[in-house]
Formats: sequence, structure tokens, C-alpha cells
Amino acid sequence: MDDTYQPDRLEAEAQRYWDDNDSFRVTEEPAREPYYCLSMFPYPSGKLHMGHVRNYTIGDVIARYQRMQGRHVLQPMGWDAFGLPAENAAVDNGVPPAEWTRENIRFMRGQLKRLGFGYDWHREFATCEPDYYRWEQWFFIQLYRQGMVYKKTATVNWDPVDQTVLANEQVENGRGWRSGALVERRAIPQWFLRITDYADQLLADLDQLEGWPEQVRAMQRNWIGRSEGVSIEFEVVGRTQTLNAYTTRPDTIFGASYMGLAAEHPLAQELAQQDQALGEFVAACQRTALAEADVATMDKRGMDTGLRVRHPITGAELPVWIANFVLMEYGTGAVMAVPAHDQRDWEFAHAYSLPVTQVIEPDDGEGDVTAGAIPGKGRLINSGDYNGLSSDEAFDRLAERFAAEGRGGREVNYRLRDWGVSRQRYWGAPIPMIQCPACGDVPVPDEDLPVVLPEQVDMSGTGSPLKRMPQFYQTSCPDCGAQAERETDTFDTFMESAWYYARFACADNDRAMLDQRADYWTPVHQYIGGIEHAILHLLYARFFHKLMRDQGLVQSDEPFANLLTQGMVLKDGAKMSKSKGNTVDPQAMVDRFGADTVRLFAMFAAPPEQSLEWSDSGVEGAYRFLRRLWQLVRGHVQSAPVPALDVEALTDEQRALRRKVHETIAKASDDIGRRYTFNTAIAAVMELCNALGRCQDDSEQGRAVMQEALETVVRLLAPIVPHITHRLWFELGHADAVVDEAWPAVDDIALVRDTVELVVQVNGKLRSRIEVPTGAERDTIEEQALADAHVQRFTHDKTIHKVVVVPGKLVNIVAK
RNA sequence: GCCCGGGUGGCGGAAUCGGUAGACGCAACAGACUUAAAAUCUGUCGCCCUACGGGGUGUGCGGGUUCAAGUCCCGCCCCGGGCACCA
Repeated sequence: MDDTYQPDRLEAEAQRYWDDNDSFRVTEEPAREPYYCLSMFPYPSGKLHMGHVRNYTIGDVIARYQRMQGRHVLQPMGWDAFGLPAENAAVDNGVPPAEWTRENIRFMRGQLKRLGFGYDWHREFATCEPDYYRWEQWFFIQLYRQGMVYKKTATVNWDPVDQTVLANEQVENGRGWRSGALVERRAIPQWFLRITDYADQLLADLDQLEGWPEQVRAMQRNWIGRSEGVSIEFEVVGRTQTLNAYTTRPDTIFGASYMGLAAEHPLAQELAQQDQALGEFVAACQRTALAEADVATMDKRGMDTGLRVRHPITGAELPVWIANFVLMEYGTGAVMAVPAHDQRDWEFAHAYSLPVTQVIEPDDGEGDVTAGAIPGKGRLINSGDYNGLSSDEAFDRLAERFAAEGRGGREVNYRLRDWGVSRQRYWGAPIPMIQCPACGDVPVPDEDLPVVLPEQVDMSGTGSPLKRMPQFYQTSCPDCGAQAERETDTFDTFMESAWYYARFACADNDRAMLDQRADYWTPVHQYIGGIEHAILHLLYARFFHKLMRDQGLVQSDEPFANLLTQGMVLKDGAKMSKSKGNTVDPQAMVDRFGADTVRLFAMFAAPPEQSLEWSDSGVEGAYRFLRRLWQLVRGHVQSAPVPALDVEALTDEQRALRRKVHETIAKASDDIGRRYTFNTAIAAVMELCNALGRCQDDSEQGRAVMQEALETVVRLLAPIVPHITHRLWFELGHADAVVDEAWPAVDDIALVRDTVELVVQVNGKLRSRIEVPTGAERDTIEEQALADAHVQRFTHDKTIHKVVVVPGKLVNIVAK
């Protein structure tokens, strides 16, 4: 055995062993219990960052642990290869996106291998390859034929100088990031998936996802935003048309003092044509950025249209205002504004001196409508025939009334909007549609798939180069044969990541999107990724899984049974970023200390769900621990031969050490297998190693206990630091590799204790400790605690009121 | 603004179901080894007081429940994530 720990040599050897033995290649074995462990695949941005290292280490630890538990583990890896950065790189450096992406993949694959992750590389794919996206195109067409896809105009950020569509990320303070021009909103036709048709299922099935953090389920619930309300038609005075408003609070209808319209509302658009001032205001609203956060924080502004609607009960005339905080995407784009009971309406009413009438007496104490809105439910006042009813009673009565009158009724509404999948970008999967002047939108016939994205492109112009490539877009109509044009938009990249987990099960199938192997492996048993994907990616993947189920491609309802969301990696308290200059390159760390040290630190520094503060000296500490472990094993294997363990023949000290070994197995198994708190599992193993290092027992049984202890330590650490343990396992005298070993088992007999220490408190303050026999009676414990000299000091001049005994833990004496 | 998290020593964190606050590691300090340094090993390490036995105090802030609160409840403050075209 080498005198010193030499990670570079040893890690290369271990990796060669796994390669030569195809250790992580799996095929479907119906008799075995499958376990699919998946970490969110990376965007190939150039090189791995610490967030990747952390994510993939967590996944690898779980995969290797489950393998040691006897499960048949699949852990694949691939590339989320379409996206904006490739286009930016092309503009900045003149490298074509395809070439840039493939080079990044090649480099990052090497980095993943160097970190020793146990992936089945035979299943690898990149989403930018036609083999992959052809099935996405095929599936989109299936959905189109079923009516799950439709086209409508929707707004995008438009940069008037660069003549291009911008992502929200590319808009900074309302200006285009390259040109600095004020961004405009522009409405263009785009493709949508009817995710709202699945809103109820997506909401209801969250209850099945017991293996998901409650936090994420709550975020999805809020995102879907199911609400039960009432739609009400308002007559427009002097016009034949009506305005439909949706409200969750019909009980406040007597407090309605105006109606708010979104700038995009058809009536607002119509009025803007006729009135110059209104036109300018609507245009100004439409110039501002799209992001919800911007809409929510901007000043509430509006303009009176001069139109009036009739209050459906009182008949009073209410002014119609165009308001910048009313969203066309939610409800009907028209709101019945009740300033006394809605904060936004209240602010707006105050800004424009509109009336505020309180119509609810809140249940929980008093409110003051001069200070702010009173949003709670209560009893109706100032509400005519409805006075005295509770909010809930009034809701029902009014809903029935409007339904009976044929001008509204109960309605369930969702905050969730349909999924716009069109992107006016080059580096994405082409949307497989053809527009024919005669036939309209026609899907590309299955036999013509895939629609291949041309890779030789000129990225120097503005906008997508596809729009400048007649050889791409000129085609003939599949239906009538006339000259027609292909869609030049590409798919949202969330499309690729919405189904990749299933494709890993059968990535080699060139005849179908999925086959029965997808049902063998999915639902994914453990999915691991960043909390930043808690809503969009995970919701889209859940939606896709249900779509695929309804196409008969999979059987289950949900794609991911268990979810672990990892926190961010920070340096000096801030997210690592190039602009802050606080990045740490994992490669430099691996070069210097080896993969095991980096993996160990990443798992030790914080539990996975919390953010992780990077610390260079902490990494050195991890390295020191591995060196000490190496020397601990070396000292042991170089001593005399190890006899068989005879548990009957152990001294008290040997029994105590062996008990610690088995307590550590119990703790580490629970921490890794149930709690996913790898940091505390590592701490427990470190504690055990500290105890082993102090042990000077070179008797026969002393060495036997040490052998058992070291074999335990090596196996407990094997998922986390697989390279050093690979080697140490052989050094401890084994012929087979530790990667194929079973997780150590707890010997319950080793855990037995004769006595247990109890803490003694007086009035809740720690005053003493007593040693009692393990199964001692309550009375005995109480007697011993009261007799304790330290306790007496605090009780002798007081009366004992009560003695609380918590078995195995403490005694609390209440004295006054 | 809305939704979801978090706040514990000099630092990262531990305390799992309301029961010993500070495990484990880092940094720092002291000692051993060394010609010296590095490495390694040993010890100390929340704050205040101390006769060195111990005592007081302490988990963002202010209240409350309880024999007992970092943990539960109410009200604040600060930091982070998401907000539909970054992935």
C-alpha cells in the first residue's frame, strides 16, 4: 500500500475499472427492482460550474447508495442542448451554434467522467440532434391533430433597433441589452399547448406527490391558481355590446365603483383607434415590459374612456377605465373594481378620486376604508336586499341570480395560462408546420420528419437566420401541393426538457418516441435539481407526462415520484457569477485535490436543500480527512494479521467501540437513505474515525474490531468518495470491488447499553447528569435525581411541585 | 407587489416528534516535533463574571403558549429563489 494518499493516480485507476467492467451499464431486468435516479441534465454552456458538481454529486451518492441496497439502478446523463447562449456565443465569437454546442458537450462530458459519476453513458443524447427532436415534432403533430395545439396572437418583446424579439432576460430596465433601445410589445401569431385543459389534473395529482417537498407543491398550486368565482355581464350604456367580468367576490358587487379594462382588451383597442389621448395611453401601456414582476410594482395608472356600464343590480352607471394593472391574460381582461375591498382597486380609486363604498362588515374586528382596503369576508352592508347575509351566502345567492337572469353564473378560473411554445429564434427545434395560402396551417407529414434545423448558417444579421433562408422555408403544401412556407419559429426549449427523462429509457429506438422500457423505468424514483425549476420545468414535464399517457405512450400519471431540490452554491454570501468575479472553477479544484475531495466537500458543507457556501479552506479540510483515512487504513493493514471477530470475547472498551461502529451505520443509513442529510452522515463517520484514531488496542480482538470498523467506514463512504474507497476496499483484503458490495447492516446486539445518562434540570435549567440502568423505573430515576448533590443545591430551600421524567432523555424538577 | 424559503459562535453548519444549544468541519490561539518552515499530532475555543467548584446570559427583533421553545402561535425586520421568452 502506498505511503501517502495519491488521488490523481488512484482516481484514474478506479475510473478505468468502472469503464472496463461497464459497471454502470444497465438493461431492463423484469425480475429486479428498478431504481431510476435522475439529475436534471445540463445546458452545455462551456464548462461545469459548482452548481452542476453539487447537483450531480447528490444524484451519484443516491444512485450508488441505492445500488448498495440491492436495487437495479439507472443513472443516465445527456444534454439540454438548445438555447439562447449558443446564439449569443455565435454573435460574439462567430462560431456556429451547433459547433459551439458540440464542443462544449465534448469538454463537459470529460469533466463529468473525471468526477467519477456512475452514469450509463450508452444512453447519452443531446436534444439538438434530429434523432431526439424528431419525436418532439412527431408528438406535437399528434397533439395538433387532437386539438391540443392552437395558434393565436400573443405579445413579445420587440427591439425596434435590432429588429428582433428579445427574451425577458435580454430586457434591462425596459431597454434592449445590446441596442439600448426602448423595448416595445408586439403581437404576433404563435403556437400554444392547451395546458389549461389539464389544470385540474395537474392540481389534483399534486396530492399524490408525497415524495415532493411541500414547498414545491405549494408553489405549483399557487401557480395553477384555481379560483371559484362568478362571471357577470355588464351592459355598456348606449351600445349593444356587453362587458364580461370575472370576480371571486360577487358579495362586494354593491361596492363596485368603476370597471377596469386591460389595454389589450378588444374594446380598449377599439376606443384607442377613435380617441387620440386614449390611443396614446394604450400605446404607452403596451410599450412597457411584459414581466409580471414589473406589472405588479409599477404605479397604478389609468384613463377614463368616457364609456359607462350599468350596474347589474342597482342600475347605476359606472365609468369604464383603462387600467395598466389589469391583465388580459387572466380572466376576461375586465374587472369589476371594488376599492373598499381590494387593495389595487383602492390605490387606483385614491389616485383618481373614485368613490369608495364599504359593503362588507368584516368578521375579524374593524377595518378602516380610509386607510386601505378591507379584503376579508364578513356580513353585507349597504347592499340592498342582501344586507345581513354572510359573504358566502351572498356569493351563492348572487351566482344563482345571475345564472337565472342569463347574464353570468359560477365559473372556475385558473391563473395558469396556456403554454406558448413558439420562439422567434434559430437554435431550437423547428416547429413542424407549413403555412399554405389555400389550406392554412398544415402539419408536416410523418414521413417527412424530422424537419432538420440547418446548421450552416450566417449569424451575423439580426433575428433568426431561418427567416433569411428560402432553401429552408420554401416548400410545397402537403395537402394541395401549392407553393407554401414552413414555420421558421422554433420550439421553447422547455419542450425538450419536458420528456427527456422518458427518452433515456429507450434512447436507441429510431422507430418510436418511447417503448415499453419507458414504463419499466419511469416514474423516475428520484429526481434531483435546482429549486429554480420548481415551477416551470417541473410543471411542463408533469403536463407532458399526462399528454404521453393519454397517447398510450406511458401508463403512470406522474413523471417524478420523489424530488430533491438543491440550493444554490454561493461564494462570499452571493451567487457565483462572472460579473461578480466570485466563481470557483471545479476543474481547478479537481486538478489540485482530486474528485473525491471536491465531492466530499460539496456533500459535507451543507444539507442539499440549503444554499452552500464555498470555502477553499473547507476543501482543504476535506482533503485532510481523506489523507487521515488513508493513514488509518494503512496503519491497520500493516500491523499483524487480523483474527476472526469473537463478540463474546470483547473487553468493555472493545464493546464500546464496536457499539459506536454500529450506531454510526444506523445514523448514516437514516441520514442518507431517508433524510438525505449527507452532511450529518459524513460528520458521524468522521466522529467514528476520530475514535478509531485514538484507539491504541493492538490485541487480537482489538484488531478484529478495527477491521470491522474500517470495512464499515469504507462502505459508508463509498457512495460519496467512490475512488479512495475503491482502493481501500482492496487494501482491506477483498477481491471484489466495493461498487458491487452491499451496504453494511446494523448488529442490534452491538447497540445494547447497560446504563444511560440522563440530564437533570431544575426549573428547566441544566443542573446535573445522572447515570441510570437502561430499563430503570420512573420512581427510581426520580429518587436518584432528587438525591443528587448538585440538584440539592437548587432545591433544598424550595418545595417540589412536580417532577417530569422523559425516559432516556432527562428529568425536570419543578420547585418553588 | 405576489408566491415560496431562510436568519443559530469569527465562518460553514448540528440539534430528526417541544426535552442537554453549538455535533462535525474551518479559522484562530497555545503546546509538541523540527536547525527552521511546511506537514503532522495534542489542547483551548459563544459572550460576561469566577474563588476555576461554578454562576449568569445567549439561536434576527417584540410578545405569547408550556414543567421545558432554536423548534409551536401572533406581530415585525433583514436576506435569497420564482413570477410564464435564461435554463
